Amino acid sequence: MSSTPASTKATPLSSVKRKSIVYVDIPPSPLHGSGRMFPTPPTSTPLSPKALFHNRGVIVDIPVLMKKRKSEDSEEVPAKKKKTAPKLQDFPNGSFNCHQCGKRRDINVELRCTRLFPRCKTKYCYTCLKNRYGQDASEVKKRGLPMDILSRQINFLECGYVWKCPKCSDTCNCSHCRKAKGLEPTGNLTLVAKKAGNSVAALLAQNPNATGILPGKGQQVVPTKKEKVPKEPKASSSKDTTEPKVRKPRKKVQVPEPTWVEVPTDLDRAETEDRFMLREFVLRFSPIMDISAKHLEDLDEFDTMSDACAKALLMNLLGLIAADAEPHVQTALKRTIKKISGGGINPNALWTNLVSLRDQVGPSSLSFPDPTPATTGTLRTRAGGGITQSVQLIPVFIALVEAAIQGASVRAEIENGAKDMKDANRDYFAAAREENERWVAEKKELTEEKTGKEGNEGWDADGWTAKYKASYKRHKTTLENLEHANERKLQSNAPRFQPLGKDADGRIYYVSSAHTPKKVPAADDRASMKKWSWFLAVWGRRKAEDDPETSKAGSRGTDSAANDDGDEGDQDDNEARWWGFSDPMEIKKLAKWLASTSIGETKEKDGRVKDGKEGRDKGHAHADDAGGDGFLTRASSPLSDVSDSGEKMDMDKTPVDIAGQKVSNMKALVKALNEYADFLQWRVDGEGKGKN
DNA sequence: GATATACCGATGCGTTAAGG
DNA sequence: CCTTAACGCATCGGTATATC
Repeated sequence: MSSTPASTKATPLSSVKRKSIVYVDIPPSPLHGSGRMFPTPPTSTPLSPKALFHNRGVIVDIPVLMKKRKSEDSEEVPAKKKKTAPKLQDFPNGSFNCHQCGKRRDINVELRCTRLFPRCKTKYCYTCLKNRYGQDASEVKKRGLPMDILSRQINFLECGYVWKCPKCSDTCNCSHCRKAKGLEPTGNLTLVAKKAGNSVAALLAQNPNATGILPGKGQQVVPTKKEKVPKEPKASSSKDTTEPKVRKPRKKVQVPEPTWVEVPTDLDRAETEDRFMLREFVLRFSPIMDISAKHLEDLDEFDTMSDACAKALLMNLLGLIAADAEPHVQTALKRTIKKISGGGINPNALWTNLVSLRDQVGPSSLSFPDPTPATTGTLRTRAGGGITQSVQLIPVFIALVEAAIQGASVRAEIENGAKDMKDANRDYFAAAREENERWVAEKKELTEEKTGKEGNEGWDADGWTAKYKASYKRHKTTLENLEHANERKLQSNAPRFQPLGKDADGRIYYVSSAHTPKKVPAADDRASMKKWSWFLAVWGRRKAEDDPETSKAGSRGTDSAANDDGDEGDQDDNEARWWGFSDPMEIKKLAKWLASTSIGETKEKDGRVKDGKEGRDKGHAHADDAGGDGFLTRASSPLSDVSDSGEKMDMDKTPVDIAGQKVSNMKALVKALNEYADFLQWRVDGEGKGKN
């Protein structure tokens, strides 16, 4: 343990006193305790409310606690007991550590910062807020959520209030924050503040260097009466008899479940995958197609498709097929493209042209299915029948995509993409290295500036710290911009589309690659989850499937507070559907939750996990992926690979291997989710432009 | 692997109120 | 009124854990 200077120097009076103190473990009865007796709770004393936090964590409403007298102790308590910090079990409601005082407090007196960007997790206890900042935490909670926040930021719902902590406001006066700013800790300024009828923060506002009583600094308050005479230390010190300390195991943090928000869509998994595939194809091969930015953005919305977009898409797909088709097919295709180009945007007219084309070239040269039936309107769709909505043509477009990827043009573009990706990666690493070198030099310069002038008369410590922080932030922002720009480049050249992965409960995670948007959608626009490239989509049941292999993790989620929204009849309601996460912070929360519910359990269930490289991030294709078979197709859909990743393990693998692979896959998914959250945040922030 | 943060026990000194 | 007991507030330093 620490051998503080205080422990080695001559023991002062209070130390002697403390060492002779007999501590009694009092049961949590309202009639017995270690506090003092207040027959009628005095209103003048500032201590009584604070008694709520002490008495070894036992919360007592009225301090009717009997003061222990020496005579009583000598009779009742034969053994000495050291005073210890409140234990976890002393907080049945849960507990937290106050950023200001560092003490464990009951969760009921917690006020946590709700700042999102960057996410702040700092918590303060009511007492510290009152004493140090003059803030009334219960008032903050009473205020609740402003309506605009309520409607847009679902993650505030968890707290039920909005509050920016002193740390985020740069007004924190705790010892750590003061020292971080190069200032002395304030010491016990609360006493001074109370006498002045003020808060510590108010005192510091008047005098930033104001300090109170500091521990270990000797007599700091002039005694009002007579001098205290230090007594001789007693012969036996409690230190002499202390046994080797056994550190108690750290608290296991309960990871909160993210908020599951249903995506407002009627599309099933296959239909959505079609839309993902179509969008990814168009985005990937836009360099050899003629698709406007407007139409690229239209493709974000999976439930609809504008007629103009459908027309442009059809002409481009036919053009791609024509480029590598046999002469007679090519002629027919070109004629059809011309007819479509000169015609209107009516989807029924598009379909009529396609049927006519198929009749000309024959199904062996070009085949596609009939459109899907209309979801609205009364027309029953048959080949050549009525098409009321362009969205009905999606299966036709998918068939045309499959035809297009057989062509030499698309394959050449894939090869080009592979080369581009390698170049992009090389450029990225070179730029990142250059930036890191630049930062090392700048850091050195700043440090030298400090060591040269620190302690001098006119040295501005605060100014230097601010300068250092600003430089560091610039460095991090530059690196972040480089990384995300490269990520976008890699995505845009990825030869195939595949989901991020699958979790232990069978849910499949999808994200779209991103094109440069004209305008970042507003938060509520993204939260509405109509634009699929602006959120993480998850297909599956919210709760675990009945599979005993996976039910454990999911059922825990079911019991969590986050799920406690009174949705009865969940058994029937637990169908697979689309869930969406549009808030990067919620995605991070999801990743953390997945890591806690799946990885740990797999380890426990399947045995020790072997060391080894983590599974590769499936969501981010790398240069060495390029040159593969081509774009996603039904037959070669990597979805099947993902879906079966848990079950299709090699038969000759040992349970440990399988456990290792499962954990590895989960780690890869968690990593990919965190990376996507960062990337999405970067896009939302205007791709680094909005940062300082 | 380095750094930051969380957590915890030890310690100093002032305040409060019961009891002699 | 003085002494004593029991806190209350705050810092420090070490270690575990999380994050970069």
